[in-house]
Order: sequence, then C-alpha cells, then structure tokens
Amino acid sequence: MSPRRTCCSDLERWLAPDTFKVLGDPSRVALLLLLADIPGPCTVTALAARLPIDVSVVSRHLRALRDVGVVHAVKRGKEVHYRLDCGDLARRLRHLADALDACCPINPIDPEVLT
Amino acid sequence: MSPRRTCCSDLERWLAPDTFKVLGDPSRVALLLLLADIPGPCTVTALAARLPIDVSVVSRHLRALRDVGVVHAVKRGKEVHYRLDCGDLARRLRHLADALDACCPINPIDPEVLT
DNA sequence: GCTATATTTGCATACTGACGCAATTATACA
DNA sequence: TGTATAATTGCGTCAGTATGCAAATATAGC
Repeated sequence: MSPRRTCCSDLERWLAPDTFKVLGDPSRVALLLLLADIPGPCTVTALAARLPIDVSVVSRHLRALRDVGVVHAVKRGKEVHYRLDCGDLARRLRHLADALDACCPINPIDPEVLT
Repeated sequence: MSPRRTCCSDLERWLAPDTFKVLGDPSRVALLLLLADIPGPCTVTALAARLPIDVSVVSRHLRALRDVGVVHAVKRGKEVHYRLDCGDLARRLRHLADALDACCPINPIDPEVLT
C-alpha cells in the first residue's frame, strides 16, 4: 500500500459523509434557510408552523442538524431555541475547499469532454 | 409573506441539497479520495479494483458525481477517464461559506447550551 | 398536585437509494 | 466481420430513512 499524498489526509478529514448526508435532505435545508431568514433563535413549534411537516419530524431534523454541529440548541423553560452555527460550518467548508485545492493542481485538461 | 433577507438568497443558491446528497455517501467519498490520491485521470475499472464494490455501482456513483459537477469525465476509446473537478467544488463551498457568514453576524450566545 | 403547552420518543408505513448480477452497448483490434 | 474488453443499463433485493400519529416526558403556572 503506497503512502497517501499528504493533501489527501486533509481531504479525508474534512470530507465528512455524515455532515453532508444531513445537509442532503430538502426538509433540513428548508429548516436551515428558515433559521437564516429569521434573525435570532427559533423554537421547534415556530419552525414547524412554517413548513408542511409535522412538529415531531422537525424535532428529529433539528436533532440531526445539531448532531453534526450545524445548528446550536439552547433550552429555555419548556422551549428549545435553535439557531444556525454558521461559523463552525463555514470554517469546515473552507477547510474542505483548501484541501481540495491542495490536492488538485495537477491533472491537465483533456479533449473530448463528456460533461 | 415577508421579504427574505438578501443574504438568504445566496444561502439558498449555494446550499444545494442535490450536491450534498451525492457527497453524503461513503462509497462516493471513497471514490473522491481515490481520485485525489491517484494523480491523473482514472478509469472506472481501475477505481472499482480498489474498492469492495461492483464496477456497475462504481459507474453509477461516478455518474452521480459528474451530474453535480464534482468530477470530470473524458472518453478515450472504450475507456472513460475520470478526474476530480476540485476547482468548481471548492469555489461553490467558499460561496456557501461566505453566504453563511453573511447571514449570521447576529444571534447572541445564550446560556444553558445543550450541545 | 393539576393542567396546559413544548418537545421528544415509539411505532408503523412508504419511499428512496445502494448494491450485485446479468444483459446490453461501445469501441478497439485481429 | 468476429472477438475481447470497458462501460453502462435493467432489474430485483435489501437496508436506511423520512414521515405522521399517538404516547410519553418536561416544564411553567395555577
């Protein structure tokens, strides 16, 4: 087994399938857009009221988003307030972008491109 | 319906569920890592030989990656050579990171954090 | 303690997608 | 033209997951 190019270790580190799997669902993306659109924290019920899905489903989606560190949750009494954790996600995306750039300066262009 | 914050239009533009869904599969990520590790283009058969999955599955995964613009395909005779399209993906990730940062300067920190 | 509201969890259902195998298509070469 | 190799596509199967409803849990206020 040949040693892996150093840049690829970074790529493997930041190309986390779990995070992208969570970001790959339209309902969860809709939740993220709502959280971005409404300044300040938002409760589960308030978010569910703006989407055509049940509160329980919204709760589960928010938990999935929290598990991968994309949103942040704060409990206040019986309510849970969610907000985007933009900084962390943005940081990770930039690390991934850097790792990609570091991996790819090679590979010259070929003709007869399919797409 | 209140008008959307301008930053959120960018967020919606770059937070494409389709791309992330494709990046959310471990086999496809393994393919990307292989393409990054092996300098230069790679054929479907060569990639399949390094993974515990069937050639047909590899072919389908590569097509999915191509459909979202993450890899690049070039046909040479009966072979198809694939390579990463790092530049485009890195560009889109940075746009997304910028949109996130633009959306989130608000939201003060609250106590009693859950995660 | 009792009630009302917010959230989470258990469970059943339906859908999506990954996978392997076999068949088909495309291309190079004898 | 026939044969061999590369890649794709058809199809059935299986696992994972998104969803809604109902029940359970947590907490505030009476």
